[in-house]
Amino acid sequence: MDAFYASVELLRYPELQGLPVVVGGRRAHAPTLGEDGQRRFALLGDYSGRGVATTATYAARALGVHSGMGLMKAALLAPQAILLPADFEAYRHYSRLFKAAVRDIAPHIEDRGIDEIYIDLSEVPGAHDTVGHDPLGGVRALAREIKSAVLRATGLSCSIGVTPNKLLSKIASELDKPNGLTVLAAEDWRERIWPLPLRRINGIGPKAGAKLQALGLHSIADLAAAPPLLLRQHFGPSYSAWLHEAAHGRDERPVVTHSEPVSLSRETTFERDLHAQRDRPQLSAVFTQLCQQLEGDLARKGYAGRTVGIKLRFEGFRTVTRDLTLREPVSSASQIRQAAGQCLKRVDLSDRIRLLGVRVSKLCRNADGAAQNAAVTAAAAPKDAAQPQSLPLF
DNA sequence: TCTGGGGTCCTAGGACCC
DNA sequence: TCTGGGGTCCTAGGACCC
Repeated sequence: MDAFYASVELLRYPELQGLPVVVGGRRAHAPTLGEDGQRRFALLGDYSGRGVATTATYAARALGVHSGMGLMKAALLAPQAILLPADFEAYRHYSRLFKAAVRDIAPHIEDRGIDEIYIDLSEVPGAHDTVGHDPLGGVRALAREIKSAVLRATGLSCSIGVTPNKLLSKIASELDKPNGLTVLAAEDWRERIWPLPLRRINGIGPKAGAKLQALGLHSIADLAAAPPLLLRQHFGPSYSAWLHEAAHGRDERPVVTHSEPVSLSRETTFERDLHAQRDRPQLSAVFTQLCQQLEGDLARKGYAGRTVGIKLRFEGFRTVTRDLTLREPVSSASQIRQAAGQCLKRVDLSDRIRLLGVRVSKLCRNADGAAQNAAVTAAAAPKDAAQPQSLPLF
């Protein structure tokens, strides 16, 4: 989907069409209705805090604002841009709508988060048709049909890349954004893909990108021509082999239509760094709240988990995790809080804390977990009673 | 101007077992 | 008395993605 969160906001506030709009930050700057009945929007230039831009409209991108950028930095680049808080409820709604619209045409789809999917067109009727002299006319027509179905269902545009595999399709989908359609045949993808910077490959991030750059490799063509031995010397055996395959456009991964979650987590960044002792009441309250949110998430999705973990980010961005695997899966806030409290004891809390998170993993469906949980709760009860003395910090 | 929140996967060391 | 080989599970950290 094109600039998904921002585009959903434009459906709600059509008067912002064409303006630089940034989505991010917290609730506080939601638009208000003035006495004249006119909506009042917050300006990016007035923002202060630790938020990042989750999405920017193309007008805002033209000013240099990109997703992931700190809002304080974005405010310097585009002070007059409109700032809207993220409304995930709304985005999930439109996500369901667009996926349902695609599924009606091509049922074989893989979820890649809220605004992205892979579609296997190979078994969709008409996919292999030749139209006129275009051997890819069939898939081209299908892609157009999908785009218009998505537009009808949501009022939103998307960009599609059609190629022989997921790796190439992901790159191709971004070649003609927004509202793009790029179809690449097996014979001629190199022409379009090889000149691109190697960071466009999904799986080459900031670290690997910088390392490859330092080796004098900039484009995907450079990477394709790099001696495998050179790659092996700087990356692990499996990553270097993958780099080589990716640069040659080879990718055998299937479109996976169903997957079970591996972990569920909740975390929060504080507006100011907190100290374990001085800010103990606040930390303790947030800690409990995260566990309660997790309990809700687990219950809604029907899971329990055997491993409970915490994440702390300190001033200076140093991040630490601890986890604890239990004999039986847990799902209640009090059980999670108890185990997470054990993890917390293993962390040196002298530095100030920027972020606190709680995670549950080694998930199992709750159907059989539910009965066990009753027993675990009963067994854990005496320990809970002893908790106040054994929890020295928060 | 410091850098959100929710995820997945990989690596590597150590414990423990046969 | 200086030390095999294979397997699984747990833990911590890090890269990467949306």
